[in-house]
Parts: sequence; structure tokens; C-alpha cells
Amino acid sequence: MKNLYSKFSTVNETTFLHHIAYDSVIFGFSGEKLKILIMKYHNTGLYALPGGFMQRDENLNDAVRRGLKERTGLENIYLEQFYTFGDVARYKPEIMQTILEANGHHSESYQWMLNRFISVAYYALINYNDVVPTPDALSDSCDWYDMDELPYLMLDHAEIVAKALQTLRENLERKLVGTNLLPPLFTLTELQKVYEAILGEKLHRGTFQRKILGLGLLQRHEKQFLGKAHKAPFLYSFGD
Amino acid sequence: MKNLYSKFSTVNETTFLHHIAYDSVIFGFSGEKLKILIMKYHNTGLYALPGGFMQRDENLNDAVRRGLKERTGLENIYLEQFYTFGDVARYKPEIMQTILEANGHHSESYQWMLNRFISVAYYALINYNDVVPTPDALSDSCDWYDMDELPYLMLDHAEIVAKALQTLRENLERKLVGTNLLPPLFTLTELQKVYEAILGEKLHRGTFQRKILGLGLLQRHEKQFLGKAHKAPFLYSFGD
DNA sequence: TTATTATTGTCGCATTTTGAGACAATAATA
DNA sequence: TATTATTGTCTCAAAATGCGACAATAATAA
Repeated sequence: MKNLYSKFSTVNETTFLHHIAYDSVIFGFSGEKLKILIMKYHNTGLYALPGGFMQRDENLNDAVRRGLKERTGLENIYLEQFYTFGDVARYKPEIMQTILEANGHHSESYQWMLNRFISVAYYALINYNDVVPTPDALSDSCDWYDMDELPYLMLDHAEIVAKALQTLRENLERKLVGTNLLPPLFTLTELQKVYEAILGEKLHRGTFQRKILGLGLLQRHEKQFLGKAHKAPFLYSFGD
Repeated sequence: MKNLYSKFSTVNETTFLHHIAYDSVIFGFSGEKLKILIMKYHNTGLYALPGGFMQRDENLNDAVRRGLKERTGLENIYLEQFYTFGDVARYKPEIMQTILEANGHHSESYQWMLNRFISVAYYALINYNDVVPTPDALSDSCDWYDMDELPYLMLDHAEIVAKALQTLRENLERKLVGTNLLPPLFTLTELQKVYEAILGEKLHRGTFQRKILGLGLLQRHEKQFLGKAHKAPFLYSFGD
């Protein structure tokens, strides 16, 4: 909203690399559920993943981080590129036309946005509590949605989300990546809930703790007293 | 060579999507060694991965398969996209300029090739014996190189190769993908050599055979009599 | 103070998977 | 007929995994 004009009035077709976009699947974890950030465009009923374009003098990864910062307020995010979507079928200029018109943009300087794009897709893992979801100039909301209650997403964005989740699951077995969805200090039970949400299945507590601690990547800290009528769990942090 | 003019004279800057290229790491296996196809450009001493551009009405994956067909003569290749390289640092227009000039192309219709490109990288696994390596219009050779004896590769192509190999190793653990580097019928020892070449380590024969056969994905056929003074191994095929 | 409750850290045991050597079978040669 | 090199398969030990159990414990209730 606030930067509708500041952003677009200074931007012409030479600012961005044509034909290339990125989309990001931003995962968060809250209420024992896996969630992602979804944008809703002004006056169109269209839901989409947060995305954007690369500046002509900007690294692809930096462009994505810049967009992530704008959408979440966060820097130093865990970010992984997982696939580039390049089918002709995803080229639907009338959709971008609709979005631009709904925002009062008819200028020829946006013609480049109506061309065909391929999209490089990333997923990010962030600490839900740190995020202030922020819409961009074209959208009136940027909100968390449960992975199992997503709205209909435009273009091939549902496919992108599906592939992001699949890749995340595969990486979960290789790296201790789930910690990025939690605060710096967390209990093993919280981490187990993250794993269960991502994998979509219950895990055995004893086995899970043995495996995770066996990696030797977590540091144990003080206990966490929550005033509950049971033993207090230890807090852990990743690394250091 | 033969299609230098036929190819380029009919191609103008509106044929291809600007700013997007692909590169392919084409793996083969021969003499117990893992190899890849490398092109050498005319009169420049520049070595590079086989690559190309997308047509404006062409799926990204199809563009890559089209290029693969041209370079190897093969269709229905095992192909996997693994990363998109988009750093500004990889933009070195003077290199493309050198290549074009070495081929006598000064026309303004190739200006678009001097712009910045991002490159979507794929790796392919093919049966070495089926391939007829074929240079393109700009190069005078397209040849197999041992993975441990690669020439200096231009731009970030060495990095692309490294990431291809890393991804292939990871996928080897998940899918029975090594069979794509062998003929339709192969022995378990041959398959083991493929695994060893990719992973860069020796494997225990008994354990390897138990694991591979335990997947239940190979079909046993007749024995292979090679006239050697020892027991003849069974031949296997993937699937069916 | 003392029992109750819910959850934690950890252990033990059975099962499964993996690593590594061993041995008989066998295709060709000496 | 013995030799040689390699194969298919087995066994045994070691490691990893699945699953239940139990004492410890932080707060509450009696």
C-alpha cells in the first residue's frame, strides 16, 4: 500500500530481467501445524505465493532474499532453491493483466510483465513468531495458511507448494533443518512436533530423541519451567 | 558445422527467450570411469558444457531434451533438473563476444546473446555406447572426458559439474538410478562399478548385491558367457 | 505434608539392517 | 583333471531401529 507509487513509478521495464521470476514457499510452524505465507491480490480474489523479479545487476539468490525481507521483515533466513518451473502452460498473460488492471496500471511500461516467465522456486524456513507478514503494492494481504487449508492458488502455485514440501521432506532426513522453524531455544518435543507436521506422521518419542541427540548437533541448556504439573524438559539450541 | 548457416540465419532475437539458458551435464560410463560430454568452441580454446536456449513457445524441459538429442542423438533420456545459477558474476559478455566473433558473427541480431543470462542446469544419464557426440554450429568438438581429467571449463561450469555430481550422489541413495548409465542388460558387478565411480569409493560385493536385489526392481535374465575362466554372472534389466 | 497427574530422560530388549568374511559352484584354461 | 578367477549365497557380528517400560520430577489436589 504505502509504497504503491514509490515503488512502481520509479520502475520501468529496464529495471528487471525479463522472463525470469521467483516464487517462495515460506514455511512457518505454529499451533503444531505447518503453515505457509500466501498473498491475496487487490480486487481479484487471486491467491498466490510471494514472488518477484530480479534486478538486472542483482544475484538471483539476493533478489529472493530481498523479497523475503519485504514480506517477513527478516534477514538471514534459511533458504533453499528447489526447482525452476518453465512450462509454456504456466504462461497466462490475462492473469497478470487482471492483477495490473485491478491496481490501476495500464501503462505501457508494464507490458514486460505480460510476457512469458519462468519461475525459480525457493522454500524458506522461518521462526513464525519473528515474522510480520507484509503485503506488497499489488496485494491486500499476506497471511499464514495451514498447509492443509490452502485456498485455491493461481497458476501452478499449488504444484510449487507440493514440490517444496516434497523437497523439504527429503532434506529433513539429511540435515537437521527443522530447527529453523523454531525459536533459538526449543524442547525436543517441540522439534518432534515439527518433524511430525512436515512428514505427516507420528514418530516414536524415544527413538526420535535418540536419533536427534545422536547427531551431536544440539546443545543442551537449562530446563524450561512452564508451570505445568510434570517434569520440566531441557531446552536445546542448534550448533554452537 | 553443417548447420552453421541454416541454423543461425533463420534465427533472430525473437526466436528465443532472452536471459535464460540451460546447461546439461551428460554423464556416461565407460572403462569403469564416469565421464561427461564437453564441447570445445571454434578457435577460442574455450571448453564448456553443452547448453542452449529456450524457444518462446517451448517448455524448458523440452528445450533441454531437444539439445540433448542434437548432442547425443538420443531421445527418452534420463534427465533431472538440479539447480539454477543466477549470480551476476557469471555474466561475462566478452566471452560470448569472443565465441561469436571466432565464428564470424558480428550481426546485431546476436546482440541478445551478449545480455545477462541465468542458467538452469540439468544432468542426464545415458548409455555411453548409444551416443554419437555431435558438436553444434559454434564448436568443433563434443567429446567424453573423465570426471577426474576435465579441462578448464569456462564461466561457472566447473561449479555446475560439481553440483551435478553431488546431486547425483544424493539421488543414488534414493532411486535405482545407476542403471541408466548401462546397457539394457548388465551384470551386478557392472552396476557396482557404476556406483563406485559415482560415489568415489569401493563397496562390499555381498552387501551391494543384497541391497540392490532386495529392492525388487531388477529382473534376472540368462547368464552372460564371456569365455572367461570363471563362473558366468547373471544378466539383469531394470523393471519389467 | 502427601498423593496425583502428566510428561520427561533414559533404558532394555527384540527386530531389522548393515558390514565383512567365507565357501561352494562354475566356466574356461592349463 | 587340476587350476584360476569370479559368482551366488550364506553366516555371524555389529550397528541401527522400533517399541515399550520405568523412575524422575514439576506442579496441583487432597
